[in-house]
Amino acid sequence: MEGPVDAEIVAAAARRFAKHGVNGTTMADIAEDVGLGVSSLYYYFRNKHAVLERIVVEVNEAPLRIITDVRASFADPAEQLYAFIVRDAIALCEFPFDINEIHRLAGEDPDTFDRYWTDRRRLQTDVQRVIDEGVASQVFRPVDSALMALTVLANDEAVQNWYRPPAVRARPGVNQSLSPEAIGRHLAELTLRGLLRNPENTPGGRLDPAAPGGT
Amino acid sequence: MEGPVDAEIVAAAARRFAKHGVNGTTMADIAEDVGLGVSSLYYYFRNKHAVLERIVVEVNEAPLRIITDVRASFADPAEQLYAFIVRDAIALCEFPFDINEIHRLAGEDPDTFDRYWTDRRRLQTDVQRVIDEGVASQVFRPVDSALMALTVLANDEAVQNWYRPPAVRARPGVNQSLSPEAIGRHLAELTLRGLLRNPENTPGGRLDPAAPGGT
DNA sequence: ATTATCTATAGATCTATAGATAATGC
DNA sequence: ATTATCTATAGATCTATAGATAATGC
Repeated sequence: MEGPVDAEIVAAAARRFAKHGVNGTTMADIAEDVGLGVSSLYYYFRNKHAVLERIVVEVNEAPLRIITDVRASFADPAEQLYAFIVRDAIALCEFPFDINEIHRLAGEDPDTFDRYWTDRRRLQTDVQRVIDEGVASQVFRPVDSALMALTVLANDEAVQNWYRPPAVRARPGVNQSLSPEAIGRHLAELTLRGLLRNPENTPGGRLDPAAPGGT
Repeated sequence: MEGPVDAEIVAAAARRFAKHGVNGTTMADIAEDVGLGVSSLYYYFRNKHAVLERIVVEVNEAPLRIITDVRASFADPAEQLYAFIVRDAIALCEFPFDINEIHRLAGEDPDTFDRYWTDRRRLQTDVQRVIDEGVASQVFRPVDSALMALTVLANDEAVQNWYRPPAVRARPGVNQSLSPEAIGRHLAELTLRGLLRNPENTPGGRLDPAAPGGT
């Protein structure tokens, strides 16, 4: 039931929502971006909220895929966490929408966004499990793993606050020259050093066992 | 020129803006909260944007006060940074508004929010200076101090994303029992351990040299 | 007299629908 | 015949103003 026009509408809406917020975006704005009349949007979506719902459902997909992938790819919890942080930060930098507004909207209306919170909880417990394993194997120092998981996720999302897609990035005080990967590695190194019993063991390189160093 | 009613309006608007976004808040919402008719608000503020401007100006005040204070209170960059992170995170938890939306709005309209960006740059360079001093004195490992300063500020702000004021906090997946101070100390310890040459030297306690352990 | 509030409303804007029209595929 | 788009517009909502009215302090 998902055609190419659906996807275009969702993409345009996501960009607009990120830039001007959901309530700051009109159906006319979205229609203009896709090159349709306003009423044509209602052929694909029942209303504006339905567009938002489709976006929200997709938000957790990337991080969930990443955590599953790194847990399968690496044996060492430190390498798992390092790769997760870098790749999650990169994914968030490239997100077309503002994840904090999504949080807020999903929090306003937990029933409609039920699926969002289910996914979110799974993401959190998956990250927590990595940390628990690291603590159990004495690789990480003892920490509150639930709090630590929240912190990891929140810090990844924080990167998005000052690294924005090009259109918005031309903003005072934002360093334009940094790549998402450089930022992600910086954050991952800081976190791992903060967590490891022996910070010298901070993993350096691989994000993916097959294709190292990859974007 | 600032009376008590002004302040009430700003406070009500800030709470509403945080919960529903600026565009999701009407003058009628604000008026109801302060117990006035809608048109009375226009006696105090030219328009809705003027209310927002007053809020935005105040956003950087708390962090700037904190960074200035900790730099005056401690000699050791590690202690300065530790105290800053904890106190900044606490301050942000208690912020009535969503700092990320403020960022977005200030980025949309850099001319009107000129003052915001000036303050923001000063905050960033102040934090950066603390890190530079730590690196110079070999207490911290060598890092990109500009990137590190951005990371510290962003991570403090990230705490706000999942720790929200009570009304909004009743949200799935959010641990209600954590105090802002506990969260701040967790984040500060993680950051300092990640940054120190010798993580064993992570400062533990004092947020303020006069009144230790303070909120 | 001045300060603060109210009622009433104009004007703008936005969502969503009804119903006509054009394009597409059989 | 079906799928996709358009025009036109009703109805809701929101900002901001005009101008009346009430409260306050001299």
